[in-house]
Amino acid sequence: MNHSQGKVSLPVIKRLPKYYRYISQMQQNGVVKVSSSELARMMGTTASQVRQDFNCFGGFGQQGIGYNVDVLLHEIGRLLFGEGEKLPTILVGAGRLGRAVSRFLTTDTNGYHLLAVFDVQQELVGQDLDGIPIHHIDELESFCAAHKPQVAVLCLPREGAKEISGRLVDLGIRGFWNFSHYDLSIPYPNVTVENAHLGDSLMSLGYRLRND
Amino acid sequence: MNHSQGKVSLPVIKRLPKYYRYISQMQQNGVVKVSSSELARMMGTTASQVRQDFNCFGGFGQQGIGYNVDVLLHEIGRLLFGEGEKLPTILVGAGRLGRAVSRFLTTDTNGYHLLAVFDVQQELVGQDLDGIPIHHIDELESFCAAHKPQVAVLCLPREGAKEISGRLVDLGIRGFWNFSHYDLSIPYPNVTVENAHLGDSLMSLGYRLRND
DNA sequence: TAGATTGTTAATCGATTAACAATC
DNA sequence: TAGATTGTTAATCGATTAACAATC
Repeated sequence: MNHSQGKVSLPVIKRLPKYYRYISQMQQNGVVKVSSSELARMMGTTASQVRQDFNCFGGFGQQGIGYNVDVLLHEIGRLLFGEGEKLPTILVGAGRLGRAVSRFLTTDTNGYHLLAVFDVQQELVGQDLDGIPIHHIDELESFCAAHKPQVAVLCLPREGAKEISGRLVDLGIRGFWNFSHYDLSIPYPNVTVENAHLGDSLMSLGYRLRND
Repeated sequence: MNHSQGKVSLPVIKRLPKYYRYISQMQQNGVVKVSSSELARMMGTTASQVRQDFNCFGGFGQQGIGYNVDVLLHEIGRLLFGEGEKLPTILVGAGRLGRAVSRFLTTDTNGYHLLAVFDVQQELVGQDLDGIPIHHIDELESFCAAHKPQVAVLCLPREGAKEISGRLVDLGIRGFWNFSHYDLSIPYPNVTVENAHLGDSLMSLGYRLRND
C-alpha cells in the first residue's frame, strides 16, 4: 500500500464505474477471487492497466493471490458512492428527458438523494415524479436556501440552462450533471460538471459509422 | 490541403460535435470569420489543437485569413451527418428512456431516420412515439429483412440487451447507440458501438465531487 | 521451495502543445 | 511590404503497456 491518492487522472476515474459493473456481476455469480488478467480480459484492456488503476487508490489486492471480489466491490463502491451519505440532488426540467433521468437517480444508482424536481410549466407543478414533488422554477431560491442541495441535474434547453446554472452556482450547487446543449465547463471552473450531451454522443457515432 | 484523412483518432472525432455546436451558434449570431485562437478560447482548448484537428480532414481555412464560418459549419456538418443521406435507424425499448431518446433522433439531430420502435410490452404495440409506430419485438426479423435499418438504439435492461444485440448484428445492424448497462464493445469488434451508460456518467460525477 | 500474481518502476506510445515556415 | 494566421513539423506531456522485484 503506497499513495492513498495524489490526484487521480480523469481516464482512471471514468473507468471506475465499468469496473464496478463487472465486479458486481461477478459477485452475483458467486465468484470470490479475480486476477488482474481476468479483469483485463473482461474489460477489454491489459492487466497492467488494471493494476495501475487500482494502485492509484493504494491497491486492493494481495501479491501472489489476486483480488478478493467482495473487497474490490466494497472499495470501488466506496470511491463512487462515499460512506453511505448521499448527495442531496435536484432535477431541473420534467420533460421527457427529465422523467427518464429521474429513474436513474431514484432507482438505478446509489449515492444520490433526489429532493425535488423543478419546471417552468405551471401544469406540472404539484404533480410528482416517482413520488418526488415537482415545484415551479421560481421556488428554486427558497428551496435551496432551506434544503441545501449539492448536485443539480439539468434536463432543459440550452437557453434555460445558461441562466439557471448561474443561479444554481450562486445557490451553492457544487456539481452538475448536464444534459442541455449549453456547455457549462468554461464559465464555472471551480464547480464539477459532467456534460452528458446526448446529441454529441449520437453525432460521433454517425461519423464513425460513415468512416470505419 | 494535405491528407484528406488517414484514420482520425477518437479524441478528435469526439470533439467534432462540440465544434459543430459552437460554430453553429456563431453562424446564428451572424459571425462570418473566425480564427483558431478564437475557437480555442470558446472551446477551452489551444489554437494548436484546433488547427491540428481541422487538418486531420485536410484543413478548412485560409492562411493569413482564418476560417470562414459557413464553410467550417458545412464541412463539419458533412463529416457528422454525411451528404444528406440519413442512416435508417430503429429504437428498441419504449420505456421512459426510449421515449426521451426518440426525441433526439426525430427532432434534435440530423443524419438519422427513425423507422420504427420495438418493445416487449403488448400494450404499447400499435401506439406510436412522435408518429413512429411501436412494433412487438417479435417482428424484429421481418421488419429488418424488409427495411434494412443500419443503426439500432438500445434503451432496454442489461438482460434484454445481450440477446437482442446478437440478433440485431445477425440482421445487419452496423451501429449501436447503447444505453443499456450491458457492455457491447467486446463481443462485436467489427460493429461500431457508442456506449452511453447514464449510470456510469453519474457515478464518475459522484467520485469527482467527493475528491475535488 | 516453486508458482502465481501483485505493486511499482521503466519504456513506449499517442495526444497535446509549441514553434515556425508558408501564404494570404 | 508588414501583419496576421494557417498548415505542418518538432517538442513535450501524459497515459498505457511492459518488465521485474516483492511477496503470498
